[in-house]
Amino acid sequence: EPPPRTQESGGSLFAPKEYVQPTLPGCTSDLASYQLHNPTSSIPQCSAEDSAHSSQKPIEKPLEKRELRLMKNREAARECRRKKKEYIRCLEQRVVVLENQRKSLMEELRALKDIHKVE
DNA sequence: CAAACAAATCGTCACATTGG
DNA sequence: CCAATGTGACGATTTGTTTG
Repeated sequence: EPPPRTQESGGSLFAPKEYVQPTLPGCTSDLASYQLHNPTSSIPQCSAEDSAHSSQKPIEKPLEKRELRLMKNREAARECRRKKKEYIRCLEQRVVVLENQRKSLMEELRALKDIHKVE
């Protein structure tokens, strides 16, 4: 029997609260905005049986319930990973933007210093 | 080429977080 | 509360890369 796994104690890996400044096009600091744009993307999945005999209700309990949970969790995990990837992509994009910003500010600073020198 | 290794992806579990 | 949902960790599987 495997030892019980413990959850990481800290807050969620993504969307740290502190310091989210420059808004990149298509990238928001808001985690919610990483949501899929079409919420209708929920795949009907294998609904072969529920239309076949929807007359039964309490009978489809123990196994069906578990399968449903597993299916939903599978989907949730996919979505979670997708969001995480997107979040990282945006962070990387932000790095590029900030790096460029830094370069041009350095450039500007250098120019201003030069002006001061000749005076 | 295939075998070996590394990286990416996936499903599941356990726990955390959220919404009713 | 607690049921539903989100997410980190883990192991298994798949996919890509290197090496003899």
